[in-house]
Amino acid sequence: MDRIDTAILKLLAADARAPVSQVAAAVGLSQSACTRRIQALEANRLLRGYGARLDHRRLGFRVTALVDITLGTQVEEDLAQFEAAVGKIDGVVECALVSGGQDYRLKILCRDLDDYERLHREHLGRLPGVVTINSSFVLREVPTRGEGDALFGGPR
Amino acid sequence: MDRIDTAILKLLAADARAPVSQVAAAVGLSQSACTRRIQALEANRLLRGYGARLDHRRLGFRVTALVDITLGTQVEEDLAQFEAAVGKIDGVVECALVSGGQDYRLKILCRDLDDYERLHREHLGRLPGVVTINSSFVLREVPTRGEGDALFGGPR
DNA sequence: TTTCCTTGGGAACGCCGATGCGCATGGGAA
DNA sequence: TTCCCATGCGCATCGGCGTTCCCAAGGAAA
Repeated sequence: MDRIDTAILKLLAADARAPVSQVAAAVGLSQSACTRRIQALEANRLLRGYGARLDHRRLGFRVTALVDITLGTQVEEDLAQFEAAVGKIDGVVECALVSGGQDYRLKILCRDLDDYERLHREHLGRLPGVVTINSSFVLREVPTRGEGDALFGGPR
Repeated sequence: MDRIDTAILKLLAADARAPVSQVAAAVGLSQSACTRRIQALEANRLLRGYGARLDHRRLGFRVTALVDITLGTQVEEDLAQFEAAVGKIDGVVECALVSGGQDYRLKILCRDLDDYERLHREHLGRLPGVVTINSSFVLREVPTRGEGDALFGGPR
């Protein structure tokens, strides 16, 4: 991991389908050297894959819910059971156990509020060990620096 | 947007660098037809781009902070000012205005707690209009269904 | 029925990415 | 200092992939 690797990751984070030749030119390497770097990054699992950026709203998913869930237990087995159940719910795109009270924070994508109500009733409410569920809805997404900038610094 | 388009988006969401020929075969189309579909999806902005999935931990960013910030104002101009300032902070990868009190929820990536303390002191604390800052730290990320499954349903 | 428009399939062309080889550089040991 | 090995790059090649033509088929409207 040197400056060149970080530059490659930054470029790929911004546009994963950019031609290797273009990335190579941007970082001052030949195509072959750049290809080998990328292969090494993938092998080392620093690069875990590539994904498409979808426009949820245009696809008809206009509701993003941020949900805080507290559990009535702290036993690891109960947490694992909860997590296994959460992992199977369609619409849950993120879930993390966080500090400050034993609770989870989820991000959920839904078509509309009715859809969320259904998901809340059929799935969230039936999760094992849940004590409280607190839902917030995203009113506006604020554009931020990309992941690449966050990790490796923005324009200097 | 029909069943084939959703299938294409789902596949690309899972692996954006999958060969078009492979995607085409999976959805039962020829390469050329599949390419045109993808181009149309990009033109319609349903597909906004492609990004690399980076492993933050392996890259040395072991702290993910989820930060709730409440503002002392609801005037749109103040919100805009706050948002503009937030958008320039390295490390902030997500920021959303949410319902339930006039507050923002951010996701921030840092190398360690010292790094977060610095960011908190130098940037978060100086954001305009801030009344309270509440930080939680991710202890464990729970594997969830991918974005594609969330939007288009998981395995039936 | 005729025409137009949409959408898919086939084939060719050009480009891109992967691999092997040779070479340069740098660090370690004798 | 000298030799050696490891690391990493560049060049060239080859196979494969993606893009883009063109044409055909099906459906809707006039």
